[in-house]
Amino acid sequence: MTNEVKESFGGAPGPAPAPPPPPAPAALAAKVRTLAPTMTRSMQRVAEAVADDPAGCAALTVTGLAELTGTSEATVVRTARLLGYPGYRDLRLALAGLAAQQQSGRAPAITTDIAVDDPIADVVAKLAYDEQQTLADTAAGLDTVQLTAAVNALAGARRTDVYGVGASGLVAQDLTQKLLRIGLLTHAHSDPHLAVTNAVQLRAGDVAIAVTHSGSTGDVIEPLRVAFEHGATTVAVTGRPDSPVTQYADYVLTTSTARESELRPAAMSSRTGQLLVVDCLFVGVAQRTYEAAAPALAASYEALAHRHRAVRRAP
Amino acid sequence: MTNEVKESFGGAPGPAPAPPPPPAPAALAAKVRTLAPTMTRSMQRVAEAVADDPAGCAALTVTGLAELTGTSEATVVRTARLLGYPGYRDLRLALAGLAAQQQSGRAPAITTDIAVDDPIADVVAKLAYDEQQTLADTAAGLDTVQLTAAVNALAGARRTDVYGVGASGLVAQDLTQKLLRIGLLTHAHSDPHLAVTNAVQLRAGDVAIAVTHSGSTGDVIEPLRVAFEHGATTVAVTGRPDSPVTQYADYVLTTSTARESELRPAAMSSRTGQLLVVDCLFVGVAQRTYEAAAPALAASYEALAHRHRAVRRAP
DNA sequence: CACGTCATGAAAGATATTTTCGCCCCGGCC
DNA sequence: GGCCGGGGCGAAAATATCTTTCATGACGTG
Repeated sequence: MTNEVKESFGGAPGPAPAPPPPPAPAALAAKVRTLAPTMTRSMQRVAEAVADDPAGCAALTVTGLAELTGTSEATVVRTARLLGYPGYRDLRLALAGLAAQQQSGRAPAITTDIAVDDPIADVVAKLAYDEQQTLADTAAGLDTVQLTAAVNALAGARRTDVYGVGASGLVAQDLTQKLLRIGLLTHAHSDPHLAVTNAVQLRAGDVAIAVTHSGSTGDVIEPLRVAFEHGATTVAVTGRPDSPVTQYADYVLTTSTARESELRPAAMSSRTGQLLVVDCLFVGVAQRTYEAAAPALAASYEALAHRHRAVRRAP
Repeated sequence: MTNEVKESFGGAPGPAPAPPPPPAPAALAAKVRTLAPTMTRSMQRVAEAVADDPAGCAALTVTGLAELTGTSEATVVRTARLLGYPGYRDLRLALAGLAAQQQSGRAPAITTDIAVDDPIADVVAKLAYDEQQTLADTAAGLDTVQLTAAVNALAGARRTDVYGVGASGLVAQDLTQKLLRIGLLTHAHSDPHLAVTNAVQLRAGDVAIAVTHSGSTGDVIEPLRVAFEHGATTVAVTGRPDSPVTQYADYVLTTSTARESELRPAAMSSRTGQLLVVDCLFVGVAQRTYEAAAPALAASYEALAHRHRAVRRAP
């Protein structure tokens, strides 16, 4: 049951009643000022209260607002009508919307750096904003040709090695976990010695992936070089497309670098972009090998199910 | 982002009438996704309608929404309650606010699921959009009170253990790496046996953190329970605030759940939110312990520099 | 197959909003 | 100065809307 305006004018009961000026969405303050002269004293008090603190008034019932302004419910409703709404209920709704708008309007300066004395809410907002930015930048900057090539290499690889140390090591492991799930023979290496030892085994048709933000992490470059020289297809996931690691990479996938600062170390922002790239690789491979990947994914869900306790509903 | 309920009545200004968590302001879509699993079928229909068209639903009464979704008024109210509002009236208000926000904001930019035959460029765009969404939702839904409490506990902890297996294990390691960098005695456990063995050592003043998307991973719950019973301060980072793991958690940090699908496993979307939470914890602690953290961070940079200058070799 | 549990909607009960109605203040007119 | 018409205004009735209770039936379990 929709809220019908139930005022039929004595004159012609027109077929289409009238789509009268739809209630003001946000131009409320203006309307209040415009109509103020037309209003009676009590109504002005109500209008003022409403324009003054939309959020607060939105939380009040007719009775509440009437008390607050020292008037009666009837007056409040009359004011709402004058402002162009069918009744108080709708004014209240508009009020809530207005409040939400002006609240979202004043962003907590999330563009600035994180400071030592930032309240935790700002920290959350800034970090989230930053990582979102990193994602957008990385997505925009990804070379789909290189990405496609890398995916194809992975999809047809006999085995795949992924190198990464430190924070990038976790990204390497993430990729490895995912690829293993869809049946690709993959191994992540964070021990430089073992990495090199294993890289020697690689040959044409195999794939080696190096994950390094700086692109100059020796521990990661070295195994990639070995793999490269042994004929494997090599991929670099780095934030620096001009860095040493790209010398030995057939394909380079560039991640965006958000600004970093004292409280926001490199590991934090680079990781987000790297993970996006890794996800793209995974999905790309899953698409290419769908016949095999789909059942494999389903199977891995199945296998995990029994390690999860039944989720209870509210006690 | 805190939406204060401000009821000021001329009458008795109660001492502290409502300390419970204020209703969500704009984090509604997030909440719907987070809580969807807990909902019954009918409630899900209501929640879906609400998340789908906030503006439209805001214009409906309880009865109207009940009819639209083919359910009853009672169910609609129950859903509103579950979403954290005192009743339908307040949900409606929030809905109006949300509608106003997204109208003033950018386009909804809804994306479809990733398909097997999507070109790689679409995959990149969709993944990036999805992860951005997850970040926004998680940030909006994070309880800053719990977060602050968790940060304080960490900052003063004698030692900290972090539990996580599978993809969440990587998140646990990420947090551990970061906290170690600023001098906190932290250890990540992915081996359930060792985790429990170590949890026994914890006592009051220590902190244990469990990272699990489902919240029902026994291998992670068990060590947290042990830590909890030994008096340690326990924190759960989970996408399911009603799951078993929260039984043993002093503080619960909820991550948002983006929709998942065959080609987009849970591990992918949950990880993004978890990492944001982890980053927030890290920065929070770094702020609190700035005196000690700043030099520690600088020192770790210094230590790494050596490994970057190295390797330089012509092919 | 019997039983308990739980989701669900119908209807009763409680609130909030809208309408009605008449008081009362104000100013003009006799 | 007193009488009369016109509104502004609020109290309370009337209505719409929201909330709670309760009985029912579906579903899964033992």
